[in-house]
Amino acid sequence: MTDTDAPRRRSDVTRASILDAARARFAADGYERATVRAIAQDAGIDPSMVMRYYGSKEGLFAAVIDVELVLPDLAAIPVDDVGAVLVGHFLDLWEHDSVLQTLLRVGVTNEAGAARMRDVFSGQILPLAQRFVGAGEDAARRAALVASQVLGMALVRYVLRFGPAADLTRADVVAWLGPTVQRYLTAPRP
Amino acid sequence: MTDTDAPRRRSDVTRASILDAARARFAADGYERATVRAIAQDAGIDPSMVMRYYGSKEGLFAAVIDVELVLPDLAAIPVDDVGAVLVGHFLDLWEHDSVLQTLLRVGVTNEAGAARMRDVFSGQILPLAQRFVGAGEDAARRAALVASQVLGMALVRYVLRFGPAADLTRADVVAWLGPTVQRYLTAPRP
DNA sequence: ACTGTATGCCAACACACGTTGACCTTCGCC
DNA sequence: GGCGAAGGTCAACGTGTGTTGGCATACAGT
Repeated sequence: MTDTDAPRRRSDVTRASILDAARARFAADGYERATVRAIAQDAGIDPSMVMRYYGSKEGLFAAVIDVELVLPDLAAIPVDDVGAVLVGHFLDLWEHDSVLQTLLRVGVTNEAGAARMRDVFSGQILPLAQRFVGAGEDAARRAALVASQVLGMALVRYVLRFGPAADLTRADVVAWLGPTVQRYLTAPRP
Repeated sequence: MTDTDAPRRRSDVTRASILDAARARFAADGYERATVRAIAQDAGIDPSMVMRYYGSKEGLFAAVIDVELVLPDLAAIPVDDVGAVLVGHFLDLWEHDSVLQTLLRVGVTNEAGAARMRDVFSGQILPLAQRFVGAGEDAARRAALVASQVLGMALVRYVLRFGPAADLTRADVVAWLGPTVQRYLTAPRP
């Protein structure tokens, strides 16, 4: 969605290196502390190039978070495994793609980031919840509960870096959080 | 720990109003966006007073987060109710005290905030987990799991403001999260 | 080969920030 | 009642920020 396959313009490699550097900086430092100058230096070009290609710092940030996050078709998964599989998929996402780290770090102080985060979870988790309880308030509640546990683990593990949370193996996380997510999605309303 | 009971100096009221304004700004905007100038304006004084009384912006922030967060004696609670009671206590804390919001907003991009957050949870949740499984790695893991769920709910409910999470009643949150926390603390290792 | 356009760098702007020091004003005390 | 200190204001400094316009260079089309 962000780029085409074959570079048509000579500058596409520069555009991409800016975007890469921006991804890393926003993910590591958040919106305010990630400066245009630092991003430009990482990309090996002049700060003014950032403005030329992305208009403004805000425009650059918009480009960074404008990516599709697609969870593999969860519709095909056995009902009893949904919790564990979902947790596993999100672990993959956090570890192999910086966009969620970016959204978490930025969304906490930046409304645009928060809004995008809401969109991502509405698009990914809500439909899943609706599979079990149908559309409606109850599905939204369950999706929010799942989001709270998944994002909370990401927070303590990848952002705040609580030692014990960071030390958990992937299997540990799935074994502990899987049942929680499973319950939020499928248990009868308390 | 932060202040005495009776104001001895004439300036104590000013000191306090600066601290109040700082609490609100840091909690709402995070460290970078909360400017000394804005805090001073909220407190109705000159920015230089902030420097006189707290030395620097960093010193002011240190004063803001230097508060004791005491959970009522959880040792006296029936073992089966620990999850629900703990969730309830944390809800109270989040809603009647801004320091946790501050720590969450700041800890995401500021190492001092993250460190303080780790300390708070080590001091509050770790001892609780040790009640059930004794000191050791397993207790730390369980405390981290509890932290992930409690902080995750705070994140989506008070910071990112996901609609469905913010709309949950207090009873809903306790009913859903209570069993999760209970399980993280007391269930046998998976 | 010439020309126009895309690509890039450089220097500078305007602004907001944290911080400082000089200057008033008000209070408490001998 | 004068005097020293505490409380408070004001204007300014230095720095880093996002952003802009002008200028050099490399490329592509004819």
